[in-house]
Amino acid sequence: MPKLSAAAIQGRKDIIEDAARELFIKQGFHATSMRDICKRAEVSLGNLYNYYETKDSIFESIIDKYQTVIDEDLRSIFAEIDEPMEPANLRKLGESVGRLVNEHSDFWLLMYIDVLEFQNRHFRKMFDGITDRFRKVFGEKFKEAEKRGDLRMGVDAAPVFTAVYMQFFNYFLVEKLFGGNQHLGLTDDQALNCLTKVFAYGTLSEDGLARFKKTANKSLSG
Amino acid sequence: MPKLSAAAIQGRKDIIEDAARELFIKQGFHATSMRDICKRAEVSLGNLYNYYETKDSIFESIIDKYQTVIDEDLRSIFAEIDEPMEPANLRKLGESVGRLVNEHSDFWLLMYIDVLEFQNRHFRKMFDGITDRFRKVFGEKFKEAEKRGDLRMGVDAAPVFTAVYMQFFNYFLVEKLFGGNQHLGLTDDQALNCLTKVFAYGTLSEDGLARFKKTANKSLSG
DNA sequence: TTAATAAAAATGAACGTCCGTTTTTTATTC
DNA sequence: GAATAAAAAACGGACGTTCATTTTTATTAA
Repeated sequence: MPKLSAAAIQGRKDIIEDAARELFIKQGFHATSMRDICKRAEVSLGNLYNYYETKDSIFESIIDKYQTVIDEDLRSIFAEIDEPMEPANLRKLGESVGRLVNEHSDFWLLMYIDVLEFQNRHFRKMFDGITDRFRKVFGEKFKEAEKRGDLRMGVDAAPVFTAVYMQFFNYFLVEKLFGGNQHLGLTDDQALNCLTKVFAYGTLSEDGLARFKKTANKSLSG
Repeated sequence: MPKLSAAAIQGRKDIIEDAARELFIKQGFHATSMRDICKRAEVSLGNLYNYYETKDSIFESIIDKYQTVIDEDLRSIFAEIDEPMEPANLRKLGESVGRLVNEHSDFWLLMYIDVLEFQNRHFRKMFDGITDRFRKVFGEKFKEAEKRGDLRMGVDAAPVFTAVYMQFFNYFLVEKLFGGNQHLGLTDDQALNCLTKVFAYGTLSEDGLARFKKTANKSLSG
């Protein structure tokens, strides 16, 4: 048998990792055996070790691959936000986060696995210095908004924006993974409106609210 | 040997559950063996089965016991809040939640174990209908605040209060378990101030802000 | 007060199964 | 037949649980 092409090898790994991911998510890392994985991937047990040194390394490979997908998603979410403190954009952020959580809930379960079974070794960087990162992306916009007087006195936009982002994330994670069915007593749409409104009124000055009035009227009704 | 007193039996179970809890939290449920537990509890392997039918039931017993502790803590946290929408009280809520998370971070790890390894079977009720529960506790106060005109027009206090509560929780959980060291770029104190301020300004009307001004000045500075 | 008793508690070896991994064997392609 | 992939078999060890046995001790009888 000649050596498989790199693409072919990656294809085999994809199949294995898809199977493993589904199992890890359904029943956890330690509750999933190599035999479970090989059965679902329709590969022999021994053959798994032609592609991975250990069971741990399958896990690591999965989250490495997933991380790049999530990073790219987040990048494009932030890329389409031109004015970060505008209520309409905050709401759009919320919608995007909701989509991200729902489409990739697997990923966040893997994060919990990592917290529990690997002392959060692989996800450490997820939240560390997140506000600084937002400051890097939107710092100029934050400064402009402050200079224009859009922000209430004493408000630093960066931590507030981070808080909004975290709140959206937490909202959808609780909905998706923790069994809180409409835990705010609202539909997702209404919850997004409610949260956006609170953060907008909590952050923006009279001037800021007026400036964004047109879009605000659209996005904050309800 | 005549039957041990109920207290004596509970004492033995406490020892076993303490050992099991520490291990579950450190390495997860499936990664912890009955032998690990019996060793740490200094009890023989077989004897575990005089107190628990299965390994699963040890887990269940632990979270049942813990749940009552947490419930009591939460009850007393809410009991000392007389005016839920007052900024000073929101901040106090935040401090209390911070204490709860830090003192009982074990409990929240058990929740993640439950999400991963038991499909959240035991913690389902944690967030389900939480807003309604707050409405039961503070409903009268919410109505009064609305009647007084303390709330911005169209603001329903219950979901906002829930959102504040969730945000505080999430903030401290990220800090404690997910390696976000000062992820808002602020100290805990500053973060509490920032979040409280945003939610206060985001929710209260001019009248409401004025009414709470005295306390607000104290709690919202910084 | 003490010794005998009986029931409960504690023990640890053993069971069958499954674990992650390694080694060996077989199949496939050039 | 050399090289590579895939499959199968085998390995030692650990798993949750069971169970025959031993140890413990509150009660009872002396």
